[in-house]
Amino acid sequence: MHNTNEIEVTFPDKSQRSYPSGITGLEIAQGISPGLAKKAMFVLVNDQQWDLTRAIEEDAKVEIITRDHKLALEIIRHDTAHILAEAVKELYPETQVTIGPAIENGFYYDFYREKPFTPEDFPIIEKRMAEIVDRDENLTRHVWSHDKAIDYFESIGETFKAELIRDLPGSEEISIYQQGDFIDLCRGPHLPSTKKVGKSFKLMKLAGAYWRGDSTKPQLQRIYGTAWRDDKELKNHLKCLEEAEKRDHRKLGQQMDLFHFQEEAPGSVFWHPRGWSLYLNFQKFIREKISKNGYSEINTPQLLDRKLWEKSGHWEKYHENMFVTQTEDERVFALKPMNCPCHVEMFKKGIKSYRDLPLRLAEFGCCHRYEPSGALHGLMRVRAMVQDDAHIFCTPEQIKSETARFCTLLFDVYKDLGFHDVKIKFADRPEKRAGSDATWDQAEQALKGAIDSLDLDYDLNEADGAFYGPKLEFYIRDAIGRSWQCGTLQLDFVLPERLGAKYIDQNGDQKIPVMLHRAILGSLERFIGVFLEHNAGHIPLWLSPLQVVVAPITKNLNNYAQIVVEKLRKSGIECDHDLSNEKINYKIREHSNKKIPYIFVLGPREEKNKQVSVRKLGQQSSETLDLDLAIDKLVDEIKTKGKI
RNA sequence: GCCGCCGUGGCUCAGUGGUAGAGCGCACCCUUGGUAAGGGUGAGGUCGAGAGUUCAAUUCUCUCCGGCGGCACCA
Repeated sequence: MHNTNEIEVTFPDKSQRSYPSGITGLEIAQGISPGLAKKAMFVLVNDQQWDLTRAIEEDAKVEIITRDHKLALEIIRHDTAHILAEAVKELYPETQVTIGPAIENGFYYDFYREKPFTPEDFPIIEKRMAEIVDRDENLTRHVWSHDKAIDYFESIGETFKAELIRDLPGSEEISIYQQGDFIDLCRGPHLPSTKKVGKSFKLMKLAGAYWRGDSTKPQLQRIYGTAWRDDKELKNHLKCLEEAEKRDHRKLGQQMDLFHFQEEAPGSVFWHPRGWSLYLNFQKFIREKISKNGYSEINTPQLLDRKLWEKSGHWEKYHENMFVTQTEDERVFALKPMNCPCHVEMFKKGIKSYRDLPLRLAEFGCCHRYEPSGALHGLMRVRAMVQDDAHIFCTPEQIKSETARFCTLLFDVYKDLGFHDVKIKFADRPEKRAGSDATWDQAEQALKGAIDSLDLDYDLNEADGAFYGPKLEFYIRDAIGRSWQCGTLQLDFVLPERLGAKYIDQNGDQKIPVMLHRAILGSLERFIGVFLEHNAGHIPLWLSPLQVVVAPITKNLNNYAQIVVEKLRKSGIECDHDLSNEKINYKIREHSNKKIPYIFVLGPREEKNKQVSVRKLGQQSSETLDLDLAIDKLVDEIKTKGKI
């Protein structure tokens, strides 16, 4: 065994070595190899992140983390945030620092300063940051008492930092990092010196942010940056951003001539012919799915008397988000923000028996919500939208089977649409809620039981349910890794009661039905936005508003083009011809930019042999096929939704 | 809603304290051309709205509207 001045270190490969107590991670690395010491960034000591220079005094599991490790990026970003703060303090000493964490792809730092930063400040700040890196300042860790830390930050006028420390448990020791003259509260760890951080960073954008994310608290200025191991990674990331920008559905919407917005209708879409056709294709697709699944489609009014909204609780809970109108007779109406009250009214029409349940009412109802102006964002967040909405009225016993049924439908729909990565979150009872604990127990169990019986994984989204019931949230992952909540299933015990919905059970007693609010796509507007970005505008043939453009090479082929178009249309294919006075190169470019799935090029050879030259979007080469065969292939692709 | 930035022909953008320019698109003409921009000519803008400063405002200031990036919000 070893004496008290020695400690036993266990490495990831399970090998063990003795070291004098108080040895640092850096020294251990040096002992292994100088190369390792050079690449080392920090150490994991018993799975905790430690500075390389921190003394290890007891037996421990030790792993040296090098620049290649995925955890290293986080440290680089965190350190870069500190370097940003140091640079800002040097350049603008009146600024107060607050917090600056590493985030996905980079970091940010929130500052408090009267004068706003502008993007013109970026080069100046970046230059100073580079200087700080060159200075090779050591980052040293100090441990201060709670009071000392508060006194220090108060004394230098850093009131936000002082407030942070004040909120930390008083018994806890406060770790402080110093680099040059800059001293900051930080949990760490950090790299040993600023030089090790490197200069593969870039300040990206400026934004407002509230102190502690609270809109009643002071507004801070947030500087976002990105930071990487080396310039190659940085460049790569900037390129990815460009790619994502190209996918922006607002840009695609314009390029593809799908929709536009204008000042007079903020947050409401003007759908162009092709965009609307796409929209209707989605609607048709969902309509077919739900009609096969036992839903009845209905339609209910847009504008309803204030009294209904008072009864439903929306007037109280949702008033700020509602568009309200008044007619000359002074009656107050509101545009519906949701369909549910109307669906309950529909349910109430006539006496319902338990035999009528479950009753599934679906509606593509246009809902208006007065969303905060700052929240509007293309199709993703609008003020007028249509959901693939439905409400299922059922008995408590039917919750489980209805949930299972819905999940099956939802996965089926997502699969058809090319979303294969779906995550589920289960949001349980929130603090503020209606209904008894017994009811909640029942509801949560029913939902949980249903997911479990379907053998689905889900995460808990604690206390995030609706006030009337627990909900399932369905997140789809898109082609560039982003996650979107689209589908939802919510249990509601409140609204049917408030609006007086009843059914007669087996014993002839009046009962209040349970209501399931559910949507798969969520809002069609938003889903189309997500879908466009997911596919980078390459809409699958079966959903594409315009499926084929027939492009003859010369005027002499116009007649044949006409024949081809007619044949395509007879087979149910959406197509158009391009008889414009342009060369074929131009036509190809034009329709490729518009993301038309197929271009049929016609020349004298094709005409002679009753063929077409098929060019598929995204492919450089083309294939000459007999016209009938080409049509069969497309029809087949449409029928199978592109899945052979 | 909050912070910062932006708002010029259909689109992308340049520009100026003395009422504007390019490319693409559009119209017409020439060209009839095999897989991502052939050539020429022409039309088209009260420079987001209102107020102020000024002899003079698209340009400077303010207010409003809209957009962008975040924050907050997302029942």
